[in-house]
Amino acid sequence: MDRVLDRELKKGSAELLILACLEGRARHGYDVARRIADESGGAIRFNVASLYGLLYRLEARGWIRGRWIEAPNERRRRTYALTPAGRAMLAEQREGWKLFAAAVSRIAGVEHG
Amino acid sequence: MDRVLDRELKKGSAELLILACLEGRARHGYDVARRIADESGGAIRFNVASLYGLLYRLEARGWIRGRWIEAPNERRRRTYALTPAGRAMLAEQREGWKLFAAAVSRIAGVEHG
DNA sequence: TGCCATATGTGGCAATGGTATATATTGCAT
DNA sequence: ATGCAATATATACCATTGCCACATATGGCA
Repeated sequence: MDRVLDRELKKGSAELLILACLEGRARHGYDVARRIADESGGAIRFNVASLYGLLYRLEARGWIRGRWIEAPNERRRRTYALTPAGRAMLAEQREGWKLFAAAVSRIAGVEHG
Repeated sequence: MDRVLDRELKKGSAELLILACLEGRARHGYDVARRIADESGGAIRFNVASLYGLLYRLEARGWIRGRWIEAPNERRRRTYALTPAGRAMLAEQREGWKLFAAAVSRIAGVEHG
């Protein structure tokens, strides 16, 4: 998953992955990056720098909302939570992904996928 | 499948779709575009102009080879066939797609996918 | 003390597929 | 016959995407 081509596969699915990551509860950027890498077994790994850019984009679109968490003796963090619009978008993107993945798998002749 | 976001999903999978389309036999650009749209039930649709660009790219990389077909009383066409390198790349991209699709579906919480 | 993982941020970049536009031919309907 | 849609290829420019290099700062551990 580290070839040039695979990099392109990520385009468009990054938002879905992040939104899905935030579905359960709010998380900060670094955590999202780590979770995506972990949950995918290392198959999908975003550059942290890319991650922040993505988060800003999602926030600008009103799908997530950031909040600074500053506790004493703790590193400052900005956690992001899904907004209602973000939840709707997540559902929409899930549906889109399902259709898309099924179509690609079918044409590519990949079983189940 | 006509939202802005879905457009981005296509990036990276276009090559796999085209290579898979040419696996059975050589086809010309317009035909490839039509087949992808048809086989996906209209879910995935490439702009013909994009398709030609993609074909040139694949040819430049040595994965497909174009050949002008000029028969009397027929429109001139350029058909593309997989090269051995293209066949190898198709196999590689299939594998990459399988891993990627499984990972995304898992994180996104989409069943089977 | 030094180093690494954590945590966020910015600026510039390469690659992708889209869009607009152009040209030409075939076939079909009016 | 005429006009229009579908077929078929081609090119130039464009918006968007995630990557990369780099910068800053803190917490934990040896």
